[in-house]
Amino acid sequence: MEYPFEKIEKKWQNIWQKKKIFNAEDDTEKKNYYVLSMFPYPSGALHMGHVSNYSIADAITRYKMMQGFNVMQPMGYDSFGMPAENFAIQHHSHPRITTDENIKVMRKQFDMMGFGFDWEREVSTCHPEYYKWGQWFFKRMFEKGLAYKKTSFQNWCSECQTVLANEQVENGKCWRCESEVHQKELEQWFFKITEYAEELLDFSGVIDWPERVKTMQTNWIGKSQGTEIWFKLENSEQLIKVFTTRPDTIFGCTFMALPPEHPIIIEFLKAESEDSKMHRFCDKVLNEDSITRTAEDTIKEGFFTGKYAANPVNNERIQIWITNYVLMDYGTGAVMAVPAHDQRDFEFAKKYNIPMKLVIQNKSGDLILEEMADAYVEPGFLVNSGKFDGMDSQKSLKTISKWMFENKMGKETITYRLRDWGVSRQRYWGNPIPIIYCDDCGTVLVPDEDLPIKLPENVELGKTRQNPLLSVEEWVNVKCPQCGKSARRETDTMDTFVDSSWYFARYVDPKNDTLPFSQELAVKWLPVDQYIGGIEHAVMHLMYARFFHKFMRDLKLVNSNEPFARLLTQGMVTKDGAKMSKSKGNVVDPQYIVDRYGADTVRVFMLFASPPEKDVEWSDEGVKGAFRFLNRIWHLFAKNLELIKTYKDAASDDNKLKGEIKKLRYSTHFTIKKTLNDIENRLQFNTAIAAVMEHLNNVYAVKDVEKLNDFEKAVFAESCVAIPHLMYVFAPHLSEELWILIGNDRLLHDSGTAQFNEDFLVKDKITYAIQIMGKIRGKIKVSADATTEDIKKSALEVENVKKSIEGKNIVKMIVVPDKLVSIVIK
RNA sequence: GCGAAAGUGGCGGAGUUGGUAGACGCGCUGGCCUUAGAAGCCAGUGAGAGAAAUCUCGUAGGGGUUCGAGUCCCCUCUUUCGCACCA
Repeated sequence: MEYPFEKIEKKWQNIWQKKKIFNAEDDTEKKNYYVLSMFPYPSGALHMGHVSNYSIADAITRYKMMQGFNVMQPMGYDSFGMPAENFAIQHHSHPRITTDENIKVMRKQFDMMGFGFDWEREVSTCHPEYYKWGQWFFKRMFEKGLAYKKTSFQNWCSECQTVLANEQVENGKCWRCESEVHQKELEQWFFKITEYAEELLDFSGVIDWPERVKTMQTNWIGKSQGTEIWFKLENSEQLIKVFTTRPDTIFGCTFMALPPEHPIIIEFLKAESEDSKMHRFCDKVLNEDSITRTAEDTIKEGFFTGKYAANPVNNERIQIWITNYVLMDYGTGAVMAVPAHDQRDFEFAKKYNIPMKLVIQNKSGDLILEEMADAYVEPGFLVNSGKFDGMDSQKSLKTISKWMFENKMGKETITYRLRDWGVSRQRYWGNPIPIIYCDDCGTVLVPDEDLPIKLPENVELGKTRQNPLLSVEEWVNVKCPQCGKSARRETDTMDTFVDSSWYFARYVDPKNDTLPFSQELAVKWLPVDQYIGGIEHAVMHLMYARFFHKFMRDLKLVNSNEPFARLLTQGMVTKDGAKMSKSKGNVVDPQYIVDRYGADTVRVFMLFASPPEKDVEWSDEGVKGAFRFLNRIWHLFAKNLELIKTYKDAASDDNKLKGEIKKLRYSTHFTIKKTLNDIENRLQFNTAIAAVMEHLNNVYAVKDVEKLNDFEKAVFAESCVAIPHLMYVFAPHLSEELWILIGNDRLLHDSGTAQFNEDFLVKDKITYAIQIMGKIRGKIKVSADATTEDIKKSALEVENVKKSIEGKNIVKMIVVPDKLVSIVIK
């Protein structure tokens, strides 16, 4: 018979809600603990990825509550963004309506799962009470010079008159109208995240983050030490600055590679006719979308401008080329090409017959330029480099940089791959940027008292593909806050990453209407103790949030350096080896599974199927297995309820216990220790659950419970009681029900963690494996107090061991305490 | 292409510091129960050889370090995630 999960789950969800046990207090004697899962985009129904994420977070939440912490686990919705806008267009509705509908459905499903969220702290980024503060932050950024406007190139579809995301560009064509996408220079708002580059490289403020996330962020920031070298344009006083990490190769520079966006190229173009070859080449490169441009397997192409610059170190003439492989955003946007010592330059020079010059010779001195099939990129000693000839190339880096600086040819500099964060979006469903453009006053901030700038509701979406805000005249036309004359609003909205960069802080004070949140509460709760979310956010979201947190610290809103102390990056839910997605048709609906087996079963399956940071492979049979396990627990209690009730508080510490009952007590205490350690120190829930399963098997192995004596019954009762006590964090409804059935009157979250007695874990015999030349040849059981000599002696007495070492000399014997004996023979 | 990670039975996975590979679950096989099935309970289950004791092989592939390697090092292959307007 199946246990009545439906009744039990509803019952406990109601009790938890009524008792408000998940509503965190701001003022309490208890220590605070903040558990946070990445908030979802409200897509309408929970999917398995959510269920997995929140099952992990909920287990941690409940565990910390048992430990006596005042735990806050809030939840909200990342509800702005392109998908909501597209969804509304498709359904001929308004994102405000569809989003609210979706949130209602999700909320119901959160409740059905029994997750312990503090709903009094709920936030939704598309609500004016929330996005007001995003505007407020934008203003503070602007005031500190951290928000600024510059032109940059964007994927542009002229048919739709709109900017396209990279994912909306398919093979260089617009996903909607299939017309060619080209790069258009547009004015965009940026946040100066590069200002914090150095600080973002420092992870000393976090307690426990996966190494790989730190590495990915470090690589993304891409700090590199190098030299800026100043080349003079021929017949001009103009300087072209290049950035290089290899100033040692400066004497080998034979040409210069620039992107078409480079200011000097734009200047060259002005002198050319519109249909000149140079114009056509630039247009072609610019029309490649940014993915193609940055991919390194793109075929390198170039166009010689016919212009030259002078190499400052020896005044040699350097050809100036326009290329498709140099990025305007990195370094100075110009590259000095040294074909003999850089593979990309080498290939390019071969293709276009550009001269090469060998300036680094290898140790044996046998490099011949004409015979080289590849660039020589290794260190060596300098040749053809004037007074630096013969110098070790690596040592020369500093020397040459210094010499160049002294002679006004360049300077040492640090460059980052990290670019400033472009936050402008030409879309409706986002947070309006609080800027007004006035003909007289220029760019003016909207005064704080006018915030929030609410999104106009009466827009027709989908009529044009342009930003719908452009056509809402009554919204766009405003009076200038400074001079009162007619002015226009900024119609760009902010990247939704802005909304998700500070939401964790809003939860501490979600209803504050004078500030984003109070400093007092932020200090109490931040940083988030445990953050849980997908690995796909390893770089962008997590880095933007770190940047925002440091910015909020500089505003004196928070007093910590990092937003998230511990980070757990959970894997995806897959089925048939692929991520669940509608297009693959391998989606399993949590609702269906909960209806059939209950929320506890789904949670247990999710947590048992793999460790949290790895992907979870969905398995219908596996779910049944989890359900079977919970049923076994239920039936154990149903059968022995009276006995457990009677004996649960009786003494079980009789030292004369023997046989299977002694083993059972060992199992109970060992399981408690192992499970708590797996949860607390390793966040490894799959092995924790496995340990409880194993223990349950041990309990089931005890037959004729009624025939046991009182002490033994107490041991048996104890072994049963441990199960709901440990399972509470994974299967809270079932555990809570059993806990109350056996006569406890405090709920489990308030009952402390299970306790174990170290005395019951002492073994009197220890098994040693015997290895000969690394192969297991036998096993011995020795008493726990045996000396190393005793162990060696008994190892050599084993028949099979004797046979293996016959006629050989024992060279060495190694005894690894509590594990094995290794014998080396010759 | 660049950056990051992963690869262990038929399947999901365990193996925490280099120390008995395969815990636990699924599946499969057999038994009990049942008129039968389902459910449940009990047992077996990496491959190969052998009557057995036991032996050989085995953690993507190849090499190395070590008394001992799934674990450490080098190379190769495959898969997954991210690459700045998806969130």
